Amino acid sequence: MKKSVKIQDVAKVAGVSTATISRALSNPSVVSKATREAVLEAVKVTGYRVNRAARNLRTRKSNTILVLLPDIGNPFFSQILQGIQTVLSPRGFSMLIAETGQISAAGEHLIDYFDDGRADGMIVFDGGLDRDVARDLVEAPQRNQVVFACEWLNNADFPSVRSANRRGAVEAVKHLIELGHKKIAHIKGPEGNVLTDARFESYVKALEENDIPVREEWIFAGDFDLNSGRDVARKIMKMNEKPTAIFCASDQIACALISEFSKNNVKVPDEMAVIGFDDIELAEHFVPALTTMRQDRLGLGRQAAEILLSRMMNDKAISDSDVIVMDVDLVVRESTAPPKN
Amino acid sequence: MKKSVKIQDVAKVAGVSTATISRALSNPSVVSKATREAVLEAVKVTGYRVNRAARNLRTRKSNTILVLLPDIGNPFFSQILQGIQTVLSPRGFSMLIAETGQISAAGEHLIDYFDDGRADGMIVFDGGLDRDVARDLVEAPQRNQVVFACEWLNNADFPSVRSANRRGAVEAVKHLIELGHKKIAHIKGPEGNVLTDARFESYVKALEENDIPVREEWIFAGDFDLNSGRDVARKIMKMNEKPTAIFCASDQIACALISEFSKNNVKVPDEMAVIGFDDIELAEHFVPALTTMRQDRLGLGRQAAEILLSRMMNDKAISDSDVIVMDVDLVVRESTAPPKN
DNA sequence: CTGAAAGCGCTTACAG
DNA sequence: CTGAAAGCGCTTACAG
Repeated sequence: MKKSVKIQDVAKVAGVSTATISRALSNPSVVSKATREAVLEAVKVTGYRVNRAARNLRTRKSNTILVLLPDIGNPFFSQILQGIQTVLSPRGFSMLIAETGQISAAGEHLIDYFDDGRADGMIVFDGGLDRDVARDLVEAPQRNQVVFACEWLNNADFPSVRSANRRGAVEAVKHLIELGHKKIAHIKGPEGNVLTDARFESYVKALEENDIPVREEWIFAGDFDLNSGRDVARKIMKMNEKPTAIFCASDQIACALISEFSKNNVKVPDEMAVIGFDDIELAEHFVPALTTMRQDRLGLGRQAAEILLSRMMNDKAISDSDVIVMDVDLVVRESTAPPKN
Repeated sequence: MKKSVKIQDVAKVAGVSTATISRALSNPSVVSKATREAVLEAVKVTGYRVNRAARNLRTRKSNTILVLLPDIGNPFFSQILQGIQTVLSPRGFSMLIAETGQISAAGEHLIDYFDDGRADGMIVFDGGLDRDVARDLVEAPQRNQVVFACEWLNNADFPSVRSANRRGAVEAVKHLIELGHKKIAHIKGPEGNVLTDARFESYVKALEENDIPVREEWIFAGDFDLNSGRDVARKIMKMNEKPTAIFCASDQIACALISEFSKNNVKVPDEMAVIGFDDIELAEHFVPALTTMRQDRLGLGRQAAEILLSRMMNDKAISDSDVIVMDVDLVVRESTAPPKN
């Protein structure tokens, strides 16, 4: 077993200096063809691999991107991560994953990842970031190496990639209106979340634009998770005057809502039309198949990584912060239908 | 803005040597109380953070664990990752995520992560690892820093954490038998997968133990994904002699299967009982709620991380490789019932 | 309990 | 196009 080959060993085999080995590996065009080939051969023979810690120390780079998630356990992020990895991996960057809660639990701050050289850049999926965790990030010299995705920070203009939440929510509600619904409820996402607000406000807007009064009792506090769907279903079933359609802030809410309705023999879509948001993998296979607004999660991850990398390369100025809004598509399936008077 | 504080700066402020700073930080008990406090104060004042690359280079450790997934986009892994992170984070380890396909696409090998110092240990979730990607891993000096999880390698006894796939599959089939079913089909996972084999063999075993003949035509090739469920549903509906119950190798298969049945008015569970495997989040909220074998994904991730870390600390011998089998629970919900007539 | 000094394995001006 | 040499920022025997 070869024991930790170092650049010295390769230099000896190739008969050149370590400087040349280094150049041949990281900037091949700068050495002669003959040398390059000799070096590559020596690398192969010895099984040499550049020691990352040494390189990182010397270059002051980590070639690592931190991906900060509000909740690693949420399957919503799986495809997003894949999109990110798709971009990062071929460019030689590694993906480090962390959870907001764990950073604050450890008494750390996001900026520490820059300060101690663990990451060169970060993609943040948490717009509800603890003030303390985000401390100093806005004024930091590395603020150009930060991109928000899905969610965003309200009082700081970091570049960000997000879905067309407002247009999507308006379209979702309009879809219900066009089917003939006038009694349309909304189940919100978690309190204080930027997506919750964007989608809720758009729900209100869509109703108002169509001269449909907004009724407080049909606006339900929620969460993006499954449980809130079930809970709201129970509340609705107890109401005297029920809505005929429901716009849910997420597919998970919608699925759990429908599930509870089904258990209690409330027919979806006939007695109650339901539309979600996200188009999670299972939406298509749910019973009934879920009508929803599709978010391109793979593309979102890819875009976020792309924009981060390009910012890191170009070292763009702070001012021109990009906001990329990803298209969103209405996918009509089985969970929506006209109201049955 | 403080520009990259280094240990020298802290030493100056605290009025001690850099050696003492280093000790006070990584081995506090070895310095006097007074010094320790002075150092901590100086650290706070300066905002010092240990440069990871320098520390890693010096200690020849990365404090990073590679998590290798066959497919990052598969939501099945979300909670597992969370379980891993739960253990890693408080112990100061970072989690690096990679995908098997991307490693081989880059012409890399797993062992490279050790050789170039990117990782101190790894948790591998892919038992179908490319021979080339896994090359040299079995004989490597670092083989003690490798743990397999969920899946495992057949010809190498790495420590591994897995669910009780065989017992679980037997129980799942027995559940159907106890309900009175005799015509029981099986939809397999992907060809060549160790879980596929374990669950399939147990299906056969359970049938044989109960003197129920195994019928080739009711054994379907599949995949753990949604599509195979839909495809098999179509095949079954065309059969003259249909099974009355189906054991699916995954919940995703089961959901898509039921979905397709529902669309075609085949009633689950009355005309067709369906049991899955995994207990994904949505199983409970599916319509009908899915009967399944629950895998403790959070616990699995936690265990894998735990056992890896303890091996790394104790530097256990190669021979005593652990296999931890995690309990699995039958969760009876709405998708299974006795056969009608 | 503490300090001076070596060295981890690279990369990169600098000089030729 | 190539080499000699400095230095990235730590940690850790060694000595006291």
